[in-house]
Amino acid sequence: MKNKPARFRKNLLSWNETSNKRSMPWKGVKDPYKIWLSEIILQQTRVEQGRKYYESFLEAFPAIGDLAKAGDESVFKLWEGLGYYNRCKNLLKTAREIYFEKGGIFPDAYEDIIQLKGIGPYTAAAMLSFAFNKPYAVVDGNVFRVLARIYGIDTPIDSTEGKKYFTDLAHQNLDKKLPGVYNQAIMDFGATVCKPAKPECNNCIMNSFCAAYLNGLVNHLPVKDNIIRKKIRHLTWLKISAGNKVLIYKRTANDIWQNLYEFYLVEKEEKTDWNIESVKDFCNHVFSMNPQQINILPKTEQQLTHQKIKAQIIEIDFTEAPGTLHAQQWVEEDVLKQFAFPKLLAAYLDEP
DNA sequence: AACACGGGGTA
DNA sequence: TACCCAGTGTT
Repeated sequence: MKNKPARFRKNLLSWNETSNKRSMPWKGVKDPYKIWLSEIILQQTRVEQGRKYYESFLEAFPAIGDLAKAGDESVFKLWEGLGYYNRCKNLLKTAREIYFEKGGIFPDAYEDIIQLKGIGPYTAAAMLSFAFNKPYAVVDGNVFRVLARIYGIDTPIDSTEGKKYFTDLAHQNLDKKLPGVYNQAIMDFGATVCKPAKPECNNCIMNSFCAAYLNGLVNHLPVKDNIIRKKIRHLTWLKISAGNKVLIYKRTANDIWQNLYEFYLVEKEEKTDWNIESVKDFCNHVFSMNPQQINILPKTEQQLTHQKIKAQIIEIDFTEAPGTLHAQQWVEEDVLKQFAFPKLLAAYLDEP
């Protein structure tokens, strides 16, 4: 009787050869640049959501030098809508570091690769196994779930102890001769068979030795003890125009949507019901100027992981730029779409 | 160790 | 609504 890691490994690779139908453009690719790009895009992002971004990035920047030499705004524009924009900032930083300081060559040692911005333990292991065929086990959401169930581990996966435990377990299970194939297979298995909800236990080739299945714990594993608190924010964006120019600001604060653009923002603690009179009063009070025209759009909402955004856009036309206004950048209406905006504003620009 | 960071899919 | 997704960086 083989030990459990060996049994799991054998079954996983067998499933991979006979039943794994998952197809992705970066699968089997060895080019470190493409592996890296795909892994950054896929952090906390579903494969189906990331796929088109991978294609468009590769089309715009076929090699790392193309990305390294690109301007910030054009890269953020390509990233627009994908979320977690810090990834984009770090993508650029690392591309430039590799291209301009390391001769365009990705490091292939864990200690070197982990130091690059945007690359943590998961991405480092992915690059080392996929691009360099080195025996590092990836530990992502799929791996936590599969191993927690197969081995019946209830240590919280978001605890320090849990991360260490599952990393060690993942390494014990890894096929050291085929690390890339194994890593790809366990993630595909987690995504298509050992799914978070309604896993395919009845058709699972592991069910004869899966601790969670045998003990009726499938829906209780893995354990996560992180509690997310959501706060509500009330945002009003004043789209201020003067002539054919529109006022925009780049978000720089340590907050959501950093490095993206927005209109003049008014944030309040409580919900506000704007009307023509209150907008006029606001303009006269804050800008010392009477608006020529006001258009109050319907309220909209967006759910983020830690925040619920209640937003409203108000279009305001002035005959000329208010002198008292702290202006950052006036741009022509028809070049607005060259800038990257948060989803809510991008949707407005697409469908005003 | 705890928390923030987006947008979309699923139940 | 609540949870999750090829996680990482900051405090």
